[in-house]
Amino acid sequence: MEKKAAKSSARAPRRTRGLSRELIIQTAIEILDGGGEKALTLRALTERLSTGYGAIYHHVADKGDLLATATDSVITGVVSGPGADADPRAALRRLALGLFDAVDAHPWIGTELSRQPWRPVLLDFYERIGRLLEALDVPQEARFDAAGTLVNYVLGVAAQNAAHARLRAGSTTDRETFLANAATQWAQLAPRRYPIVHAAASQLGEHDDRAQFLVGVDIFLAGISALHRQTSPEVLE
Amino acid sequence: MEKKAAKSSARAPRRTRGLSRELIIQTAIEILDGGGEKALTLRALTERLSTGYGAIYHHVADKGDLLATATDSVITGVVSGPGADADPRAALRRLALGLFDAVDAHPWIGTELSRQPWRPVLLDFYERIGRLLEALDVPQEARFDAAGTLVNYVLGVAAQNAAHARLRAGSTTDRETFLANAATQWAQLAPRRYPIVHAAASQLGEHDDRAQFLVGVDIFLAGISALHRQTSPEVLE
DNA sequence: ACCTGAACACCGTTCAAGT
DNA sequence: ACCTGAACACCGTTCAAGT
Repeated sequence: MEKKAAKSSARAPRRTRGLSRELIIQTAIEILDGGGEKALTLRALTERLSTGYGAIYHHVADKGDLLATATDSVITGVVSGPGADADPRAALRRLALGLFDAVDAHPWIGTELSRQPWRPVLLDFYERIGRLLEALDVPQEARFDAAGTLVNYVLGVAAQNAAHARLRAGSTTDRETFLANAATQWAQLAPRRYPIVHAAASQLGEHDDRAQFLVGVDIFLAGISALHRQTSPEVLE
Repeated sequence: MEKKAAKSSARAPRRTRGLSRELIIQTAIEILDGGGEKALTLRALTERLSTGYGAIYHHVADKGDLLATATDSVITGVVSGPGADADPRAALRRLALGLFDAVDAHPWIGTELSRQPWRPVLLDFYERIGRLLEALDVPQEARFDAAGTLVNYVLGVAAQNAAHARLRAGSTTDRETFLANAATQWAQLAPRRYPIVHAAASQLGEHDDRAQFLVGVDIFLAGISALHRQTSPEVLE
């Protein structure tokens, strides 16, 4: 209640009258990065831009539009990222990792991508994956399903990362103690009923989300090659 | 708006005074199944149960607790589903498919599972997957990552299904016309820029979510065998 | 054309008061 | 112990009124 009075005298908004859709979206991204999805309210946005609601709704349809466009803005940089690798496998890993890192830097896009998985930006993503699968000689009929599988996996990880970020933002505990808590909690599970999870608890300490994500990508890549190999009957063992 | 007046006279609530946590959660599930996540408001719940807010908050911590417990209630039936198959692969497919079908029947759990992927019910899920991977001779070190990969994939699909259901609930168009619209939209994309997606448009008509999901599971299973077969990882970067 | 901000129609949640 | 429902503190969104 008292925080807005202080800022109006402290640093006057230089922007004289130039409100634009681009400025609104960039400001929304700043708020989202700073305080998470919960922090982006129309009220916070009007204060930050020192304007009224109508001004925002004049450039943006509604909050959904705002969230979607902000996500597009972040993702675009990833999809149109570095050029083609020599090895399609390496390119696929790089592409997936680019999205992973983007979600890691802006966890809120994980939620948004899961909410609207048919956005045009993801079409670009599909397209690039499809081409790389083509380069890997995945037959045309299987390409669509294979690309979808990989996208679903990436989006699943993205949503989980967003959930973890949300959880960590809620409590004051940092990442290390959070993992430690989970580990002790898992270790306390009945070993008879949860032998696997119980055994995994010890690994949780040195757990690396990014590395695990890459392992998953490699599993799918290996599976896709196997799938493609099946078309011509060829026994391997 | 007019539907609540009819029912109060049609069938009087037999429950004289027996409000319980279980009844609240089951009623919440009914509302969620009937009208989606948007339909579950505390107000709707009090009306349906013909009670006050305090009564509900006496049995349930908050709305998050309600949503989480409702999801648990639905998932529990899936995880403790049919017994062990002879073939671990078949068992894994069955387990994954069980979750897929549960999300298909109750799309709102897809959102909730993505929001809270560390729920105890998912630990049971992890445990069963881990044991089946063990049966498939996946080495102990790789088991944790492999199980995580599969869960992430399944959750990714779950979130997407929930998103699609939400989209379909919003508009009046049914599934067929929705797919047809998407197909024509994809077909209109510039073939030069989107050759893969453009080509995939024709396949969209006969698209089967459930079948595609299973293809993904099979890709994963094939990848697991390949992973397990190669003891030394390949060099990259 | 672009902006302002009071007002509206909702939320989830609380809490003094009842039985 | 269990329930009631007015009231509170928020939301996103609208819209008559200003420039």
